[in-house]
Amino acid sequence: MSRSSTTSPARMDAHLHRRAKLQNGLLPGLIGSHLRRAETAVFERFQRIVADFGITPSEFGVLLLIHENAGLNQSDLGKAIRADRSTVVALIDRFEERKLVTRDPSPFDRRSHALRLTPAGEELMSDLIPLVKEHERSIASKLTREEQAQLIELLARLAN
Amino acid sequence: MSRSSTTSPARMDAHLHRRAKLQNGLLPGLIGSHLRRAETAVFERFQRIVADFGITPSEFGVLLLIHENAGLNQSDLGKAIRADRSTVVALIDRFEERKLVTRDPSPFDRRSHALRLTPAGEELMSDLIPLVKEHERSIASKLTREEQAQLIELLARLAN
DNA sequence: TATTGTTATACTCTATAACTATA
DNA sequence: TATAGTTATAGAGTATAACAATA
Repeated sequence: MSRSSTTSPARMDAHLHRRAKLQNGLLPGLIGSHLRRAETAVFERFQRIVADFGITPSEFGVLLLIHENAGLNQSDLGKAIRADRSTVVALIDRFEERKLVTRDPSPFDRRSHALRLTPAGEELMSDLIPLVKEHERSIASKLTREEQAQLIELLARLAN
Repeated sequence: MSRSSTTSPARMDAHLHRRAKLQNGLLPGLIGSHLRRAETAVFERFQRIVADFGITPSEFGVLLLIHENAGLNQSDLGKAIRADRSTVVALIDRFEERKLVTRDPSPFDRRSHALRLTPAGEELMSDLIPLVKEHERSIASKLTREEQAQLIELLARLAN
């Protein structure tokens, strides 16, 4: 069992007595780690915006999907967000309680529900969408046009 | 209530009968969305690697933290991963059951437990760390040296 | 007084399996 | 037979509040 040279063979325990900054090991050197930090920073700002309206970022995503695809059914919504049908039931139950979404009978398939935003749901989205766009402008303003294009190209390459 | 031009005032319902691709609205245009896709792709590969060893990416992160900071206590671990003390109790309980981590008495504070990897835990990490490094090399190989530096610089700027 | 770890409890998110009503 | 939605149930993962031991 040969020891890797990065782990300092016989170093003393951390926290000998008081508050030493923790070592993070190999993580900070990884590209994935920089990706994660940037994504977290952007995500947290996004989160703060939607939290003011009482919803989470993933709830925003679902509402946007319903807003853009009025009448879709629960199964297709589940596929879009990669969630099980039973998960969607609970999710829509909560939105229904909050009067943001309705389940209408589908005109095409009597097994299905056509999902739609209520007027309150649409109003929520018409408040949120401009804020999200403003948020994006503020993110993008940290980079020149050229840098934005460069970043997106590099990210696309990582995503394959 | 003026309508934005992107939402097509009186469009027919989606899914009139069969399977239309869903509209994703404004999300695909956002920088955050490109960030997310790249991060997801990198994360999913990482996840597949550690899943072969029966752990999740966040569990890997915790084990790495203990590996790098042998003897740290539960509260400091909690601060590092931004989790409540009671959450750490449950987390370490699970690691203890799996014989990956031990709670030793702290030599400095009789309220505290000094966390350490067991030999099995260390062995797990010495299998995983080279795989993670190899994973990083394979990610990085999609970009030239110059592009890697550029990407990291831009990501750092987004993270502030 | 404040902090460390623990317990009891609860809420969210997620999934599986079995069911019904349709297709 | 297969699919859409539901229910019952269960397992992570998370948090809050109250507590004992210790600082």
